[in-house]
Amino acid sequence: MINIKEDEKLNVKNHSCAHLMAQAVKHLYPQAKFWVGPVIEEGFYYDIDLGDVTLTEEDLPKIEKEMKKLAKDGKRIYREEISKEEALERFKDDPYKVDLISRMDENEVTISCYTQGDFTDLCRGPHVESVKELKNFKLLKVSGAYWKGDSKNKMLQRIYGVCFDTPEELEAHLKELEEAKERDHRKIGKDLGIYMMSDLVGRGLPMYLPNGFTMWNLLENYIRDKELARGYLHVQTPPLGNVELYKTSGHWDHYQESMFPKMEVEGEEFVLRPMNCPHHMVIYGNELHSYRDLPLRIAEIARDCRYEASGALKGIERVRTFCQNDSHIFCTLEQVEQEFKGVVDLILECYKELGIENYRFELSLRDPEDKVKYHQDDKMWNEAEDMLRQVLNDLKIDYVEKIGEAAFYGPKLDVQVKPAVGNEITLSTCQLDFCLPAKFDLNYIDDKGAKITPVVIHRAIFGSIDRFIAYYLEETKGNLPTWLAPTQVTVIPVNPEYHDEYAKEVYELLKKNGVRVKLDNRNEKLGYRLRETQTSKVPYTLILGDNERDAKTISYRLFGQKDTTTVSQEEYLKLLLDEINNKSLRK
RNA sequence: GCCGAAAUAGCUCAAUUGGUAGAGCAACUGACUUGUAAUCAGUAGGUUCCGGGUUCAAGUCCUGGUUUCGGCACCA
Repeated sequence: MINIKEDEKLNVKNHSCAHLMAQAVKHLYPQAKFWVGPVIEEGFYYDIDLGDVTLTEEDLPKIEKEMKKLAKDGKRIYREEISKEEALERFKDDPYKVDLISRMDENEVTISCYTQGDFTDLCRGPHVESVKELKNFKLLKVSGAYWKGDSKNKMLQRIYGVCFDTPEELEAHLKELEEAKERDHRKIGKDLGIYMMSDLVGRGLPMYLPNGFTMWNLLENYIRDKELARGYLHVQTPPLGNVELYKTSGHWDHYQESMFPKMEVEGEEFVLRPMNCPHHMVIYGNELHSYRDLPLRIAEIARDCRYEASGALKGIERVRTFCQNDSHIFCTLEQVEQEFKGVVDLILECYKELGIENYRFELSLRDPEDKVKYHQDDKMWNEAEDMLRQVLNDLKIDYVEKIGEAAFYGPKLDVQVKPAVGNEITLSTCQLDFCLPAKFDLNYIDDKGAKITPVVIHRAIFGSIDRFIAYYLEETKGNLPTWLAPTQVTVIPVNPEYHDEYAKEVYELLKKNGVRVKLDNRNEKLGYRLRETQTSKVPYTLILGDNERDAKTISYRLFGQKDTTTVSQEEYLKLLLDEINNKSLRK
């Protein structure tokens, strides 16, 4: 999908379109006050205060109609540069614009405004020359949005839209949006029987069905084997813990709001585990460690519970119970760089093997101004952040820096991906921690006999298995690689009456070789059974009739292809097992 | 949590200004005996999300709640 913000020409056009929309809104709702209307990746929006009026999507065509009328009228767009004083005077009726202007420094920015017909808006520009250039637009959705993005502030109304050069491009874009809905994991998850939700069980609490749990186990085994190969040690810890555990770690102070409320039993207070770090800290502290033990990589695939805000829940991407592919690496300060590199390397290895290509790295740093969240000393932060930059540069990895996004205990590297619909999500993460081990009084004995506090790296390759499944379903459009497909092969005898025996022979052969195979010998027409195996996206369909039975061969058809290939049983088995081993994505 | 919208058979969706809740697919039964994406016929399937109200009459209107969807905020 095209990134409108990064396309210079479309950027200007969309921003101009936001002004056109504002003008139309002002005509229809004279009481409207305007905040800002920036261009985003998917188009533009404008945040508006309409007083008592609340817009719904049914109002959008009305606004579009007014926009079309204004565009047809074809007013030129004029730029004016004005003083701060004059700006304040001109926009004195709009408190939001006054707020913007009063925070501008005249010596640093040129204050400008743009006028088209009867409408003037404060703006740095640039804009198209005339509103008549704005023809191929569509208003897409309306929603609430907090003023200045702060939930303590008033909620304004945000209208989203998009604008293109030609009707064809607009049409193509709208079609893409429709298609994105088709590969939403919530739809595919339902169609393929991956998971279900139930109001009776509770919102945000997914239950994995046989097909989904097949995938789940394979992914879990996959990542566990990768970890074992790199010297991780797996543990298992309980799904809840004493509140003291989280007070010790500091999580109680920082994240209490998104933890399920504590429960009291016999005078003790417990909380459902929102993360595994504190348990792993305690495991490390179970025995005395020598510097020779380090790095110590403790890993666990563990289900955690967080009280996510109801509005944040989304399929199995954002849930209230999720299974982290978690690990904590305890190491010396000198080993941090190497270990961090190792984690990034593991991420890249898995992504390459699983065919994941559309991702980007984000380096989350502290906001030095925020002394509440980041209270450790400056030196620690600066060194840690510089080290991470250094590693990323060494590995020649492109990344963007995010100020103020770091966890309270240290900077982190996240891998961001774009789901079919909605905002970017974090798939993998690697976080430095110079804080937690000291809180648990952890240490190791160095080569001179001194007690030293180790450094911890928190990391998750699959983030959560839940979220990974969501993402992978969308990436593959449910057309899973053979190694992950819940059913890998469907065997169809052309006529069950005559070919059932041979079909069973082939079925047993595959079964014996560990293939997840189904036999469809129902009394239905071949076309009917073929359609069903195709719509359920089974990678291989074997069609066995007179020819195959007599020659002891197999005719197979790959998902999504029309042609059939006939080979011997041995050849097919080899081909299939090779593909399963390779984990390759089917194209 | 906040702003808005939606909820009808297992699934996808109909139902005029308030006036007898329907269709396709799936399921079940039977017939058909099948060569590359839907064979035919029949049967069954509903507290129209839950509660309260208006009305002679509510899937439809009002009201409280639940869940889902689109955003915002949040995301260790």
